[in-house]
Amino acid sequence: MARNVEFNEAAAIQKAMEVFWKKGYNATSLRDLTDAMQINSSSLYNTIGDKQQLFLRCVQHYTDIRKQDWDKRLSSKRSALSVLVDYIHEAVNIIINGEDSCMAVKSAFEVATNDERVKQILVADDQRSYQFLHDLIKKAMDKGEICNDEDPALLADYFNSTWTGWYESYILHKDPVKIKRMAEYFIKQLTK
Amino acid sequence: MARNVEFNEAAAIQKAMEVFWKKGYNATSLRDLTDAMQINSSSLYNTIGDKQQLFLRCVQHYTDIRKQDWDKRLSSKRSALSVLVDYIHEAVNIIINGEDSCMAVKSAFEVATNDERVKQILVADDQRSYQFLHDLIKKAMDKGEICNDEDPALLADYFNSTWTGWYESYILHKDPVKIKRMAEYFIKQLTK
DNA sequence: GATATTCTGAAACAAATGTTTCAGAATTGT
DNA sequence: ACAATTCTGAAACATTTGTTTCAGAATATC
Repeated sequence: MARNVEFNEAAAIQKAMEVFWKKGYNATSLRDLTDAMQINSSSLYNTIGDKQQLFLRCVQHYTDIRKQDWDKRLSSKRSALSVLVDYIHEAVNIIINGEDSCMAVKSAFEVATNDERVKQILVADDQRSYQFLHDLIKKAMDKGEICNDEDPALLADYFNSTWTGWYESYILHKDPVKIKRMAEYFIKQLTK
Repeated sequence: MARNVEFNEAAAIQKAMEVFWKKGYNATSLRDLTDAMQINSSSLYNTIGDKQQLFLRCVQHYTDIRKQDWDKRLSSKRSALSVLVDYIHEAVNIIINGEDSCMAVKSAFEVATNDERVKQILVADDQRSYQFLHDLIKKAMDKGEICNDEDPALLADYFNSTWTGWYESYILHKDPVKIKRMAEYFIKQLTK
Protein backbone atom coordinates (compact mmCIF):
# COMPACT_ATOMS: atom_id res chain seq x y z
CA MET A 1 0.00 0.00 0.00
CA ALA A 2 2.92 2.30 0.43
CA ARG A 3 6.45 3.26 -0.23
CA ASN A 4 9.40 1.20 0.99
CA VAL A 5 12.45 2.39 2.85
CA GLU A 6 14.83 3.87 0.34
CA PHE A 7 18.21 3.46 2.00
CA ASN A 8 20.12 0.28 2.70
CA GLU A 9 19.87 -0.11 6.44
CA ALA A 10 22.76 -2.55 6.77
CA ALA A 11 25.08 -0.25 4.84
CA ALA A 12 23.95 2.72 6.90
CA ILE A 13 24.62 0.88 10.17
CA GLN A 14 28.06 -0.03 8.89
CA LYS A 15 28.83 3.62 8.11
CA ALA A 16 27.50 4.79 11.46
CA MET A 17 29.57 2.13 13.20
CA GLU A 18 32.72 3.43 11.56
CA VAL A 19 32.05 6.93 12.86
CA PHE A 20 31.22 5.79 16.39
CA TRP A 21 34.23 3.50 16.37
CA LYS A 22 36.58 6.28 15.43
CA LYS A 23 35.20 9.16 17.50
CA GLY A 24 33.49 7.40 20.40
CA TYR A 25 29.87 7.79 21.45
CA ASN A 26 29.88 11.21 23.06
CA ALA A 27 32.15 12.91 20.55
CA THR A 28 29.95 11.81 17.66
CA SER A 29 27.15 14.19 16.70
CA LEU A 30 23.99 13.27 14.86
CA ARG A 31 25.21 15.40 11.97
CA ASP A 32 28.36 13.28 11.82
CA LEU A 33 26.17 10.22 11.67
CA THR A 34 23.62 11.36 9.09
CA ASP A 35 26.44 12.68 6.90
CA ALA A 36 28.21 9.33 6.95
CA MET A 37 25.03 7.32 6.56
CA GLN A 38 23.83 9.64 3.81
CA ILE A 39 20.31 9.76 5.14
CA ASN A 40 18.13 12.42 6.66
CA SER A 41 17.61 12.46 10.39
CA SER A 42 13.88 11.95 9.89
CA SER A 43 14.60 8.68 8.12
CA LEU A 44 16.92 7.70 10.91
CA TYR A 45 14.37 8.36 13.60
CA ASN A 46 11.62 6.65 11.57
CA THR A 47 13.52 3.43 11.15
CA ILE A 48 16.32 2.91 13.64
CA GLY A 49 15.50 5.35 16.38
CA ASP A 50 17.51 7.83 18.37
CA LYS A 51 21.27 8.14 18.87
CA GLN A 52 21.36 5.60 21.65
CA GLN A 53 19.44 2.97 19.70
CA LEU A 54 21.67 3.55 16.70
CA PHE A 55 24.72 3.07 18.86
CA LEU A 56 23.31 -0.17 20.20
CA ARG A 57 22.81 -1.42 16.69
CA CYS A 58 26.37 -0.44 15.79
CA VAL A 59 27.93 -2.16 18.79
CA GLN A 60 25.81 -5.20 18.07
CA HIS A 61 26.99 -5.15 14.47
CA TYR A 62 30.59 -4.87 15.59
CA THR A 63 30.30 -7.85 17.90
CA ASP A 64 28.39 -9.87 15.29
CA ILE A 65 31.35 -9.60 12.96
CA ARG A 66 33.67 -10.83 15.68
CA LYS A 67 31.39 -13.74 16.43
CA GLN A 68 31.47 -14.81 12.80
CA ASP A 69 35.25 -14.76 12.88
CA TRP A 70 35.44 -16.90 16.02
CA ASP A 71 32.94 -19.39 14.68
CA LYS A 72 34.88 -19.74 11.47
CA ARG A 73 38.15 -20.30 13.31
CA LEU A 74 36.58 -22.82 15.68
CA SER A 75 35.34 -24.89 12.76
CA SER A 76 38.85 -25.18 11.35
CA LYS A 77 40.22 -28.68 10.85
CA ARG A 78 43.71 -27.64 11.91
CA SER A 79 45.20 -28.22 15.35
CA ALA A 80 43.79 -26.16 18.21
CA LEU A 81 47.21 -24.77 19.04
CA SER A 82 47.91 -23.55 15.53
CA VAL A 83 44.47 -21.96 15.32
CA LEU A 84 45.21 -20.20 18.59
CA VAL A 85 48.66 -19.05 17.55
CA ASP A 86 47.34 -17.81 14.22
CA TYR A 87 44.63 -15.90 16.00
CA ILE A 88 47.12 -14.23 18.30
CA HIS A 89 49.28 -13.17 15.38
CA GLU A 90 46.30 -11.76 13.56
CA ALA A 91 45.16 -9.94 16.68
CA VAL A 92 48.58 -8.33 16.82
CA ASN A 93 48.32 -7.32 13.18
CA ILE A 94 44.96 -5.72 13.79
CA ILE A 95 46.31 -3.75 16.72
CA ILE A 96 49.35 -2.63 14.75
CA ASN A 97 47.71 -1.92 11.41
CA GLY A 98 44.19 -1.01 12.47
CA GLU A 99 43.12 2.60 12.17
CA ASP A 100 41.52 2.58 15.60
CA SER A 101 41.46 0.59 18.78
CA CYS A 102 38.90 -2.12 19.35
CA MET A 103 35.43 -0.60 19.46
CA ALA A 104 34.32 -3.04 22.14
CA VAL A 105 37.13 -1.94 24.43
CA LYS A 106 36.59 1.75 23.80
CA SER A 107 32.86 1.39 24.38
CA ALA A 108 33.39 -0.63 27.56
CA PHE A 109 35.33 2.24 29.10
CA GLU A 110 33.27 5.09 27.68
CA VAL A 111 29.66 3.94 27.83
CA ALA A 112 29.22 0.50 29.39
CA THR A 113 29.30 1.96 32.89
CA ASN A 114 26.34 4.23 32.12
CA ASP A 115 24.33 2.22 29.62
CA GLU A 116 23.13 -1.18 30.72
CA ARG A 117 22.11 -2.31 27.25
CA VAL A 118 25.51 -1.52 25.76
CA LYS A 119 27.07 -3.34 28.66
CA GLN A 120 24.96 -6.42 28.00
CA ILE A 121 26.07 -6.59 24.39
CA LEU A 122 29.69 -6.26 25.43
CA VAL A 123 29.32 -8.86 28.16
CA ALA A 124 27.91 -11.33 25.63
CA ASP A 125 30.77 -10.50 23.28
CA ASP A 126 33.32 -10.97 26.02
CA GLN A 127 31.82 -14.32 26.94
CA ARG A 128 32.06 -15.50 23.34
CA SER A 129 35.67 -14.35 23.21
CA TYR A 130 36.32 -16.22 26.43
CA GLN A 131 34.60 -19.33 25.13
CA PHE A 132 36.63 -19.21 21.95
CA LEU A 133 39.89 -19.14 23.89
CA HIS A 134 38.71 -21.69 26.40
CA ASP A 135 37.68 -24.17 23.71
CA LEU A 136 41.02 -23.93 21.95
CA ILE A 137 43.08 -24.12 25.13
CA LYS A 138 41.09 -27.10 26.38
CA LYS A 139 41.39 -28.88 23.07
CA ALA A 140 45.11 -28.19 22.85
CA MET A 141 45.57 -29.53 26.37
CA ASP A 142 43.57 -32.66 25.71
CA LYS A 143 45.66 -33.39 22.66
CA GLY A 144 48.86 -32.72 24.54
CA GLU A 145 49.82 -29.74 22.39
CA ILE A 146 50.26 -27.56 25.44
CA CYS A 147 51.01 -28.25 29.07
CA ASN A 148 47.84 -28.90 31.09
CA ASP A 149 48.97 -28.07 34.60
CA GLU A 150 46.90 -24.88 34.61
CA ASP A 151 43.14 -24.44 34.68
CA PRO A 152 42.02 -23.65 31.10
CA ALA A 153 39.25 -21.41 32.44
CA LEU A 154 41.81 -19.30 34.27
CA LEU A 155 44.09 -19.12 31.26
CA ALA A 156 41.19 -18.14 29.02
CA ASP A 157 40.15 -15.38 31.42
CA TYR A 158 43.69 -14.16 31.74
CA PHE A 159 44.45 -14.12 28.05
CA ASN A 160 41.07 -12.68 27.20
CA SER A 161 41.80 -9.61 29.26
CA THR A 162 45.33 -9.25 27.96
CA TRP A 163 44.56 -7.79 24.53
CA THR A 164 43.00 -4.69 26.02
CA GLY A 165 46.29 -3.58 27.50
CA TRP A 166 48.03 -4.06 24.18
CA TYR A 167 45.59 -1.66 22.56
CA GLU A 168 46.32 0.93 25.22
CA SER A 169 50.06 0.39 24.83
CA TYR A 170 49.82 0.88 21.09
CA ILE A 171 47.79 4.08 21.45
CA LEU A 172 50.46 5.54 23.72
CA HIS A 173 53.66 4.24 22.16
CA LYS A 174 52.79 3.24 18.60
CA ASP A 175 55.52 0.62 18.96
CA PRO A 176 54.82 -2.52 16.91
CA VAL A 177 57.88 -4.31 18.28
CA LYS A 178 56.66 -3.90 21.83
CA ILE A 179 53.35 -5.56 20.96
CA LYS A 180 55.02 -8.33 19.01
CA ARG A 181 57.39 -9.14 21.83
CA MET A 182 54.54 -9.30 24.31
CA ALA A 183 52.67 -11.61 21.97
CA GLU A 184 55.67 -13.91 21.65
CA TYR A 185 56.00 -14.08 25.42
CA PHE A 186 52.29 -14.77 25.58
CA ILE A 187 52.62 -17.71 23.16
CA LYS A 188 55.72 -18.97 24.94
CA GLN A 189 53.80 -19.11 28.20
CA LEU A 190 51.08 -21.11 26.56
CA THR A 191 53.28 -23.63 24.83
CA LYS A 192 55.90 -24.26 27.46
CA MET B 1 47.92 46.39 43.98
CA ALA B 2 45.02 44.10 43.49
CA ARG B 3 42.81 41.35 44.62
CA ASN B 4 43.99 37.75 44.90
CA VAL B 5 42.31 34.68 43.53
CA GLU B 6 39.56 33.71 45.91
CA PHE B 7 39.20 29.99 45.31
CA ASN B 8 41.65 27.24 46.15
CA GLU B 9 42.96 26.15 42.78
CA ALA B 10 44.31 22.80 43.96
CA ALA B 11 40.99 21.88 45.54
CA ALA B 12 39.13 22.99 42.42
CA ILE B 13 41.36 20.86 40.19
CA GLN B 14 40.75 17.91 42.47
CA LYS B 15 36.98 18.36 42.19
CA ALA B 16 37.13 18.78 38.43
CA MET B 17 39.29 15.67 38.18
CA GLU B 18 36.68 13.64 40.01
CA VAL B 19 34.00 14.69 37.55
CA PHE B 20 36.15 14.05 34.47
CA TRP B 21 37.25 10.74 35.95
CA LYS B 22 33.69 9.59 36.47
CA LYS B 23 32.02 10.88 33.31
CA GLY B 24 34.87 11.06 30.82
CA TYR B 25 35.94 14.14 28.89
CA ASN B 26 33.18 14.47 26.31
CA ALA B 27 30.30 13.61 28.60
CA THR B 28 31.35 16.29 31.08
CA SER B 29 29.88 19.74 30.53
CA LEU B 30 31.33 22.99 31.75
CA ARG B 31 28.31 23.34 34.04
CA ASP B 32 29.17 19.98 35.60
CA LEU B 33 32.66 21.29 36.19
CA THR B 34 31.86 24.73 37.58
CA ASP B 35 29.20 23.18 39.84
CA ALA B 36 31.70 20.72 41.28
CA MET B 37 34.49 23.26 41.51
CA GLN B 38 32.13 25.82 43.02
CA ILE B 39 33.49 28.61 40.92
CA ASN B 40 32.14 30.78 38.15
CA SER B 41 33.13 30.06 34.59
CA SER B 42 34.72 33.51 34.34
CA SER B 43 37.07 32.62 37.18
CA LEU B 44 37.85 29.34 35.50
CA TYR B 45 38.70 30.99 32.20
CA ASN B 46 40.70 33.72 33.95
CA THR B 47 42.92 31.32 35.82
CA ILE B 48 43.05 27.83 34.37
CA GLY B 49 41.75 28.30 30.87
CA ASP B 50 39.27 26.43 28.73
CA LYS B 51 37.86 22.93 29.07
CA GLN B 52 40.80 21.30 27.37
CA GLN B 53 43.38 23.04 29.53
CA LEU B 54 41.41 22.13 32.63
CA PHE B 55 41.37 18.52 31.53
CA LEU B 56 45.10 18.57 31.01
CA ARG B 57 45.58 19.85 34.52
CA CYS B 58 43.30 17.14 35.86
CA VAL B 59 45.07 14.32 34.04
CA GLN B 60 48.38 15.74 35.18
CA HIS B 61 47.09 15.83 38.73
CA TYR B 62 45.91 12.24 38.47
CA THR B 63 49.27 11.05 37.24
CA ASP B 64 51.14 13.13 39.83
CA ILE B 65 49.36 11.24 42.58
CA ARG B 66 50.36 7.93 41.03
CA LYS B 67 53.95 9.05 40.75
CA GLN B 68 54.04 9.87 44.43
CA ASP B 69 52.77 6.41 45.24
CA TRP B 70 55.39 4.70 43.09
CA ASP B 71 58.19 6.80 44.54
CA LYS B 72 57.09 5.96 48.05
CA ARG B 73 56.97 2.26 47.30
CA LEU B 74 60.35 2.31 45.58
CA SER B 75 61.97 3.87 48.63
CA SER B 76 60.74 1.04 50.84
CA LYS B 77 63.37 -0.92 52.76
CA ARG B 78 61.52 -4.19 52.27
CA SER B 79 62.39 -6.79 49.64
CA ALA B 80 61.63 -5.93 46.04
CA LEU B 81 59.44 -8.98 45.64
CA SER B 82 57.27 -8.18 48.64
CA VAL B 83 56.88 -4.57 47.49
CA LEU B 84 55.80 -5.87 44.11
CA VAL B 85 53.36 -8.40 45.51
CA ASP B 86 51.87 -5.82 47.84
CA TYR B 87 51.45 -3.45 44.95
CA ILE B 88 49.63 -6.05 42.89
CA HIS B 89 47.27 -6.82 45.74
CA GLU B 90 46.54 -3.17 46.26
CA ALA B 91 45.98 -2.67 42.55
CA VAL B 92 43.40 -5.45 42.70
CA ASN B 93 41.71 -3.79 45.67
CA ILE B 94 41.50 -0.52 43.80
CA ILE B 95 39.94 -2.21 40.80
CA ILE B 96 37.44 -4.08 42.95
CA ASN B 97 36.56 -1.34 45.41
CA GLY B 98 37.13 1.77 43.34
CA GLU B 99 34.13 3.74 42.18
CA ASP B 100 35.49 4.09 38.67
CA SER B 101 38.08 2.64 36.37
CA CYS B 102 41.53 4.12 36.10
CA MET B 103 41.32 7.64 34.71
CA ALA B 104 44.54 7.19 32.75
CA VAL B 105 43.14 4.15 30.97
CA LYS B 106 39.79 5.76 30.24
CA SER B 107 41.50 8.89 28.94
CA ALA B 108 43.91 6.88 26.80
CA PHE B 109 41.01 5.34 24.92
CA GLU B 110 38.75 8.38 24.82
CA VAL B 111 41.03 11.33 24.20
CA ALA B 112 44.69 10.39 23.78
CA THR B 113 44.13 9.55 20.11
CA ASN B 114 42.87 13.06 19.40
CA ASP B 115 44.79 15.21 21.86
CA GLU B 116 48.55 15.11 21.66
CA ARG B 117 49.10 16.89 24.96
CA VAL B 118 46.92 14.46 26.87
CA LYS B 119 48.74 11.64 25.17
CA GLN B 120 52.10 13.02 26.25
CA ILE B 121 51.03 13.12 29.89
CA LEU B 122 49.78 9.56 29.67
CA VAL B 123 52.94 8.39 27.94
CA ALA B 124 55.05 9.89 30.72
CA ASP B 125 52.80 8.23 33.28
CA ASP B 126 53.04 4.90 31.51
CA GLN B 127 56.80 5.15 31.40
CA ARG B 128 56.95 5.78 35.13
CA SER B 129 54.69 2.82 35.73
CA TYR B 130 56.95 0.72 33.53
CA GLN B 131 60.06 1.95 35.33
CA PHE B 132 58.51 1.14 38.68
CA LEU B 133 57.85 -2.45 37.64
CA HIS B 134 61.16 -2.81 35.89
CA ASP B 135 63.12 -1.61 38.92
CA LEU B 136 61.38 -4.04 41.23
CA ILE B 137 61.64 -6.99 38.88
CA LYS B 138 65.31 -6.31 38.21
CA LYS B 139 66.07 -5.96 41.90
CA ALA B 140 64.16 -9.13 42.75
CA MET B 141 66.05 -11.00 40.07
CA ASP B 142 69.41 -9.72 41.20
CA LYS B 143 68.68 -10.85 44.75
CA GLY B 144 67.46 -14.20 43.55
CA GLU B 145 63.91 -13.67 44.79
CA ILE B 146 62.49 -14.51 41.40
CA CYS B 147 63.74 -16.52 38.46
CA ASN B 148 65.87 -14.45 36.08
CA ASP B 149 65.55 -16.40 32.85
CA GLU B 150 63.31 -13.73 31.33
CA ASP B 151 64.15 -10.18 30.23
CA PRO B 152 62.97 -7.82 32.99
CA ALA B 153 62.14 -5.18 30.37
CA LEU B 154 59.79 -7.58 28.63
CA LEU B 155 58.17 -8.65 31.87
CA ALA B 156 57.70 -5.05 32.93
CA ASP B 157 56.07 -4.19 29.61
CA TYR B 158 53.88 -7.22 29.74
CA PHE B 159 52.73 -6.72 33.30
CA ASN B 160 52.33 -2.99 32.82
CA SER B 161 49.75 -3.55 30.11
CA THR B 162 47.95 -6.28 32.03
CA TRP B 163 46.04 -4.11 34.51
CA THR B 164 44.09 -2.40 31.79
CA GLY B 165 42.35 -5.62 30.85
CA TRP B 166 41.43 -6.26 34.46
CA TYR B 167 39.67 -2.91 34.59
CA GLU B 168 37.67 -3.79 31.50
CA SER B 169 36.84 -7.21 32.90
CA TYR B 170 35.60 -5.68 36.12
CA ILE B 171 33.42 -3.15 34.29
CA LEU B 172 31.75 -5.95 32.36
CA HIS B 173 31.51 -8.71 34.96
CA LYS B 174 31.87 -7.02 38.35
CA ASP B 175 33.43 -10.27 39.50
CA PRO B 176 36.06 -9.74 42.23
CA VAL B 177 37.01 -13.42 42.28
CA LYS B 178 37.88 -13.33 38.59
CA ILE B 179 40.29 -10.44 39.15
CA LYS B 180 41.82 -12.02 42.23
CA ARG B 181 42.44 -15.31 40.46
CA MET B 182 44.11 -13.52 37.55
CA ALA B 183 46.28 -11.63 40.02
CA GLU B 184 47.31 -14.86 41.74
CA TYR B 185 48.25 -16.41 38.43
CA PHE B 186 50.14 -13.24 37.63
CA ILE B 187 52.15 -13.48 40.86
CA LYS B 188 52.69 -17.19 40.38
CA GLN B 189 54.22 -16.53 36.95
CA LEU B 190 56.58 -14.02 38.48
CA THR B 191 57.74 -16.09 41.39
CA LYS B 192 58.11 -19.48 39.76
C1' DG C 1 -4.52 4.86 -12.81
C1' DA C 2 -6.42 5.85 -8.46
C1' DT C 3 -5.67 5.78 -3.71
C1' DA C 4 -3.98 5.00 0.47
C1' DT C 5 0.00 4.74 2.92
C1' DT C 6 4.79 5.59 3.91
C1' DC C 7 9.05 7.68 3.20
C1' DT C 8 12.09 11.79 2.49
C1' DG C 9 14.02 16.57 2.64
C1' DA C 10 14.46 20.81 4.57
C1' DA C 11 13.50 23.50 8.07
C1' DA C 12 12.51 24.40 12.71
C1' DC C 13 12.72 23.18 17.66
C1' DA C 14 14.06 23.90 22.45
C1' DA C 15 17.75 22.89 25.20
C1' DA C 16 22.49 22.54 26.08
C1' DT C 17 27.06 23.52 24.78
C1' DG C 18 31.65 26.12 25.48
C1' DT C 19 32.93 30.72 25.93
C1' DT C 20 32.83 35.86 26.63
C1' DT C 21 31.35 40.12 28.49
C1' DC C 22 31.30 43.61 31.90
C1' DA C 23 29.72 46.12 35.88
C1' DG C 24 30.74 46.08 40.42
C1' DA C 25 32.83 43.97 44.48
C1' DA C 26 37.20 43.09 46.67
C1' DT C 27 41.83 43.65 48.02
C1' DT C 28 46.43 45.03 47.52
C1' DG C 29 50.48 48.41 48.14
C1' DT C 30 51.04 53.10 48.85
C1' DA D 1 42.00 56.33 52.82
C1' DC D 2 43.47 56.10 48.37
C1' DA D 3 43.84 54.46 43.94
C1' DA D 4 45.04 51.00 40.91
C1' DT D 5 44.30 46.59 39.76
C1' DT D 6 42.15 42.10 39.70
C1' DC D 7 38.65 38.99 40.77
C1' DT D 8 33.72 37.47 40.79
C1' DG D 9 28.77 36.85 39.55
C1' DA D 10 25.21 36.88 36.52
C1' DA D 11 23.83 37.29 32.24
C1' DA D 12 24.42 36.93 27.47
C1' DC D 13 26.75 34.96 23.41
C1' DA D 14 26.72 32.37 19.10
C1' DT D 15 26.92 27.44 18.01
C1' DT D 16 25.87 23.02 18.29
C1' DT D 17 23.25 19.53 20.22
C1' DG D 18 19.54 15.74 19.71
C1' DT D 19 15.02 15.57 18.09
C1' DT D 20 10.52 16.74 15.78
C1' DT D 21 7.57 18.58 12.37
C1' DC D 22 5.22 18.41 8.11
C1' DA D 23 4.41 19.20 3.26
C1' DG D 24 5.21 16.82 -0.63
C1' DA D 25 7.39 13.04 -3.23
C1' DA D 26 7.24 8.11 -3.92
C1' DT D 27 5.36 3.65 -4.32
C1' DA D 28 2.66 -0.83 -3.33
C1' DT D 29 -1.76 -2.54 -3.71
C1' DC D 30 -6.17 -2.47 -5.69
